[in-house]
Amino acid sequence: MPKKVDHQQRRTLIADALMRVAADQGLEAVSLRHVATEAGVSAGMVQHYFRTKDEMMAFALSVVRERSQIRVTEAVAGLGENPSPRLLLRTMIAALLPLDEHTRDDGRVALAFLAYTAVRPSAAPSLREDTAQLTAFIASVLPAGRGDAAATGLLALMEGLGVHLLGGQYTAEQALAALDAHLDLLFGTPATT
Amino acid sequence: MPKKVDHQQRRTLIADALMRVAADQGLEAVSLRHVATEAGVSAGMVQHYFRTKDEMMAFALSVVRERSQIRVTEAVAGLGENPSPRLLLRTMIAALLPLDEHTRDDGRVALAFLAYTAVRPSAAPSLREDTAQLTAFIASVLPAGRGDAAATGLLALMEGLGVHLLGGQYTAEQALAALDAHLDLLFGTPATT
DNA sequence: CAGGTGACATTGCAGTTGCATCGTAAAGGA
DNA sequence: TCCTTTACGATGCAACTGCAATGTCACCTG
Repeated sequence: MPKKVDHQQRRTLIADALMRVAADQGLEAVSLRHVATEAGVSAGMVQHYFRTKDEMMAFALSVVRERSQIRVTEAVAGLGENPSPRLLLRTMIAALLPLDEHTRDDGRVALAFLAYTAVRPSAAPSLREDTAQLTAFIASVLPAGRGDAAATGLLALMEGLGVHLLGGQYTAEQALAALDAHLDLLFGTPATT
Repeated sequence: MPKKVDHQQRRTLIADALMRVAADQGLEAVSLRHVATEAGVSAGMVQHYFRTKDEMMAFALSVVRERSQIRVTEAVAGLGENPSPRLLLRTMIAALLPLDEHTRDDGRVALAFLAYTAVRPSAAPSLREDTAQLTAFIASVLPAGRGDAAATGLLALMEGLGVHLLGGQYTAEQALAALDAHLDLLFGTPATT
């Protein structure tokens, strides 16, 4: 076994560069050479770690999913012992929304991948799984009596808020206000944060 | 003035081809020659009607917006004289959701353009205007007392449902159920359709 | 019946794309 | 010490890209 290199690290290094490119030029600007330049490595190296472009894309997508997973976990972990369901949901959803300049980049990449998988459905199953998982969790936290439809709706609301935030249609405050208003409806409570 | 040709018609002919390509191969597959082939015309003709690719894209986007505008108008017109606010909203939103195989194509194109304008913000203002218009209308129809946040939320819910429908995460029935559940919350009524 | 103008079609060009190939250098086990 | 295996870098290639340039008709006006 010659030369030990951390493959995983190299791959995420490249994936990070890919995401930077995608964030401010779109997925269609993602090319082997472009990503290589952004990563500060040679194009040959990119090819070494990803035999094909699709493989690189798939890996980058998995990184995106993983990152948002982590973001949720951390945000929820910061809440301490058993918080109220409402606060839990709010925190979770807010963590997934592109509210500041930094998470906006991630959001743009996610949106690009969304459009990407809508056409190249090879990666769609994994996204479906994520959604199903989230839906199930939300449904379990929601007040009893609300059906799955409420969870579905809440998740859709989140997605839509995210999209509109990225489009610049809503400000962060508007999005959060809409989220809180929706939670008001779901919980009946007139908001005690 | 030689040869009179309906410019608008030719341009929409080309835009239709573009949308067909975008619907099943993504916007990144849209090229002059590809669109031309799909439209069954020469690449030169495409160039004749659109001096640049961006011009073509912009026009196609305007067509998409216009089409969905029309779809809403028609759906609402089919409701007869002053329908209940709730039914009005439901009809409007359902008309914008990619519920069947045909509207799914349009949805895919719209999603692609969404990601496109998130990066190339030249066309973003027009989308923003559409959203503002819709929000204002929804707010005016919603029961008094509900703030703008409710309208914002409803619109976001719609967008999110659309995205998830395209991703195959939700079925048409689930999406409509979520929509109805949300309307239940907004109107207080336990649904009398 | 000129001839100018608009409606195309063809061709060419420089740049970029994904990918295969080849070369090489270094590391570690034998 | 050799020598296989890994880790790259460089180069090449066919396909494609947007766009400019040029050509060729048909039409309408004078």
